[in-house]
Amino acid sequence: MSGSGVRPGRRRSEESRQAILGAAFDLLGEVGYARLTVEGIAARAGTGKQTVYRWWPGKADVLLEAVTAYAREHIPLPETADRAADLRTFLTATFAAATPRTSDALRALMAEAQIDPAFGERFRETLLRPRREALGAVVDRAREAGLLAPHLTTDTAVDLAFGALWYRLLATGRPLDDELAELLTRTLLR
Amino acid sequence: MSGSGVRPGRRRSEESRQAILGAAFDLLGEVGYARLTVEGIAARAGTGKQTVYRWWPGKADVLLEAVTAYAREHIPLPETADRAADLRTFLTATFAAATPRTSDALRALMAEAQIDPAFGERFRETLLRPRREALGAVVDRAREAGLLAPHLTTDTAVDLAFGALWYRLLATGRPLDDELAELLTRTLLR
Amino acid sequence: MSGSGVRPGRRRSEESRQAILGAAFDLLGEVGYARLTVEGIAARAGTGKQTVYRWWPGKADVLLEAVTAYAREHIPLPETADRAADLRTFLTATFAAATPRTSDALRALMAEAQIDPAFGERFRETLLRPRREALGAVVDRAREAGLLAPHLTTDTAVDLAFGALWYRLLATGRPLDDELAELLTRTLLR
Amino acid sequence: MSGSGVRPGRRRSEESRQAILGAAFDLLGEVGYARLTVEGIAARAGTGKQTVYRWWPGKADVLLEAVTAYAREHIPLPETADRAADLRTFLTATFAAATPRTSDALRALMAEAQIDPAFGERFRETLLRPRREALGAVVDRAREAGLLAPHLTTDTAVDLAFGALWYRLLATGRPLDDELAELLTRTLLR
DNA sequence: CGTTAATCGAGACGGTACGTCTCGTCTTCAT
DNA sequence: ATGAAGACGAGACGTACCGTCTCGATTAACG
Repeated sequence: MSGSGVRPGRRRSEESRQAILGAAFDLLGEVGYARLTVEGIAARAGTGKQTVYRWWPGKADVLLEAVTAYAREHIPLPETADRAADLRTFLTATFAAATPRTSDALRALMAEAQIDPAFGERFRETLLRPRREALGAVVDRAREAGLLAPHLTTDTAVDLAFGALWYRLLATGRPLDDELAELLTRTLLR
Repeated sequence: MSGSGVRPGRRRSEESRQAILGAAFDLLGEVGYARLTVEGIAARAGTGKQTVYRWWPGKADVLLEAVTAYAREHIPLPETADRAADLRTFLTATFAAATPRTSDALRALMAEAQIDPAFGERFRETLLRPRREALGAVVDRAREAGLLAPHLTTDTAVDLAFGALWYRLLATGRPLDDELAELLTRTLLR
Repeated sequence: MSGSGVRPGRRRSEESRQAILGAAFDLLGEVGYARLTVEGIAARAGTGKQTVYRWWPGKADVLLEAVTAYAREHIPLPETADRAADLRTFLTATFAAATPRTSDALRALMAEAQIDPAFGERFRETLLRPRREALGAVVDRAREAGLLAPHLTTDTAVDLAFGALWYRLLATGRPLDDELAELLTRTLLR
Repeated sequence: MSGSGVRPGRRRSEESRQAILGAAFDLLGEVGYARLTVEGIAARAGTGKQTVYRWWPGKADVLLEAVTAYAREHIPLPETADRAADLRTFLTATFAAATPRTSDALRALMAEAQIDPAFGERFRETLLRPRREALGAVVDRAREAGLLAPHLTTDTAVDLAFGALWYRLLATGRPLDDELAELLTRTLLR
């Protein structure tokens, strides 16, 4: 009821929040994740370190927030009559979101997730799981139309698609292009 | 050519080398990669820090040496008449090598490769590329027998297989079991 | 002269003032001056930090106000016919005021006066000078009666008495007892 | 026996030690004790912070070492046939050691001793007690010659002398000159 | 009786220094 | 020359307080 969520005290500064997210993303591009520091982020953002630590556990979570916001905005969930095309469209949009800058961030986040298990949990819940569920929905609609390769479960199909995505991102540097999207579509649906 | 390669002074201690590789591997399991330090490794191995730095650039390279030795020993390259079975066998053996302990090491190495580009280069050359070539050889033999799915290149087939492997290792924790090996075999060959 | 000092708006809360003085004094005893913080005082007093900073420059001035009030109340200025006894009485009363708790506060204030010159000025004006003047008056009355040791000026006599007081307080911890009062009286008057 | 105290490893850098002592003393004069920081000392000395913390608990102990070395060198213990003159000489030399720069350090040390009880203990043992013992020896020799005022114990005489010294240093700023030395001599000996 | 102004508790803000940790290097004595 | 030991310069960590700045809520004098 009235005033239940109203707390006393100064409000969180949206300006600082944006400045920190932007500074983290910019610095990642400039110096790389290894030399990205909370001190550097705060200095670039023109805030105190405590303002970073008050709202995020560390530099990885700042990047995570920046990236998830980007993903939410730029990757639509297609839903047309052509369910095969939907899958191709989804993968193409996903790959297109992996610009050089966001790729750097994604690689850093996946790395940090391996190193800090607690962050790993947040990373999976905040970024990986929503993406899996989105692709899973597209795959399920394909299955309902009888288009999915018969020996594949939804989860395994998703593993194959995101596996290829992340493996190229992390290990080989081969491009995430329309050719890969087309190939995955054919492999999963056939 | 006098004394070709023979230098004066104390020889490198094989004992220390083994102690350092073992200490790194043990400590990784005990405290995790984030709290694994060169100082800790040296202390556990009963050596000085300098002895680690003299032979390896850092903690990641110590682990890399430990893991590559393991991989070389435990994953044979099958070559029988049944080329479909060869692929399944290779994948099964590869997955079997990912024990909990080696999985921890692999995840740490892939993480470090993202964070330190120079190490990333060594990691790809030392561990990833030989594995890709091994699998590529098996896939090529399958293609020669007309078994490979027609829209797949060798590289892409390898991407799909190792993509699924690494994605489960890094992101979902789903098992690297015979079911996955079977499923990949069917997906790639059909 | 319209309204001279009368202003609109909420009045200063006497309740908060007392709570802050009390909290500062209590916390000094509990955690010591080093870990006495304005935040802690405000929290203990149940006020906001700003309410402290609105009325005092810092934690030292809060303690100073608490101590000066105490000194004003508890150390009378004796004025009898026996001017030697007056000196002894003044010193005894002064020493008696140095309870363990007020001693802690006095030591902290003298320390802060060394570290923060601006506070030092306030400390000398507010607490030290009035005390010097009170003792100086007693000494002067003794001099008029021809009781003061001939080579002593009033200021120097005061230096000797308060010097002994503060030195024991700050440096040795030896007691401020009647024996010291008696001895100082004899030394100064002879 | 042999080599019992010989340890392996790099020796402590005497150069760094001197640089740190000097930097602390210089910075105290330049910015005052409140704005003297361990970080600043290390930066000025051209060392890492850890090199300060490895050998001293904090900035106060660095100053303490600088000051005690100074006192040991500059205040001789006079021992002539004229025991009254010896006392006057000792006090004069003591006062002369209180240059503006060392006075700043002494006031800071006495302040810190009030604020940090553990440092207070070290301060008393390292600086105050040796000084008390030195003056006590001079006073004792005067007493043996029947020169000491009869109602004074050695300890109390020392309290009076050092009390006047510290009180002027900390509270009034009145000079530590030959006049005070003469006056104290007369007061104590009579 | 509403307007205006000052204070209140609360708490976020930009800063700064803390004391710790680890890095990779350098120096020492012993092998 | 290499080994273990350990001090060194460097610099980021995450925390604690500083003193300032909003907030919405009270509380008084004034119009």
